[in-house]
Amino acid sequence: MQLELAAARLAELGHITRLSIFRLLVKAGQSGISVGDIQQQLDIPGSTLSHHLARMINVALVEQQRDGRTLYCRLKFAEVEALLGFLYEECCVADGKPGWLARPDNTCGTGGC
Amino acid sequence: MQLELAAARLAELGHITRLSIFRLLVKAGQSGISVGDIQQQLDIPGSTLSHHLARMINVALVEQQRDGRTLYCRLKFAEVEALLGFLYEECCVADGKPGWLARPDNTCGTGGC
DNA sequence: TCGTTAATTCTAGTAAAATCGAAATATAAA
DNA sequence: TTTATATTTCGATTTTACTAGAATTAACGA
Repeated sequence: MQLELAAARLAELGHITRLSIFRLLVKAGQSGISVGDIQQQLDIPGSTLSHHLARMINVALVEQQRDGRTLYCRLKFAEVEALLGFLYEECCVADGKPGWLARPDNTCGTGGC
Repeated sequence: MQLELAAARLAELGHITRLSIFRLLVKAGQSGISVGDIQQQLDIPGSTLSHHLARMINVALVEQQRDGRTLYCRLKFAEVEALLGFLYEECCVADGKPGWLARPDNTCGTGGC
């Protein structure tokens, strides 16, 4: 992933409301969660929520799918993983040995990077 | 980590200049890199660089240590790891089986979460 | 002490983001 | 076709962030 895209995505996650949305979407998994459900759980005005969702969609972290009157939001998990992967780049020294930034489960250097 | 802190840290990483600084700091490891070296590599005005470093220090992603006239910057790796760990929270379903957000090396569900 | 290097703080102008009420759109149900 | 529900778009206001020149602080060497 290029730097600009990674920065744009991190900036979107770097807001309390949007990070809360992110967590709800992680929990919801592939089936997603409706805009209304998110609104109810976060207790914010619809227009504000729409604004934040639009931003997350704009950087391809989220996608929506309509079912009747209800819009379901789903996290684009592959894109999230690509973003997290970007942060671990350069974490290992040149010869493949673990560097200073360990992956969550300490498998850095075992072939993962 | 609490939501507010995670959001604040992600917001700081969500800027091209600061994400570039982050990458230099990951590469530099524990020994760190001087402000001057960062400035030279990014080719930006000193006051702008200072501003961005101050923000990263403010959310405890970076620390500085003076050696004579030179200030060395080091990433607070443990804090970075805590932040990344936060993003994986809720990624696994209740019984410990892998969820929809896989850790970079696909070890989700093997005890890591 | 004086000059030099390294980096920060101050200040101000510009740009971007956040918020949310009101109006508009889309879909379904009565 | 009218009404209700779900969600977005518009518009206006307020807040926050970015940028960089100029002045300042810190440390060293002559």
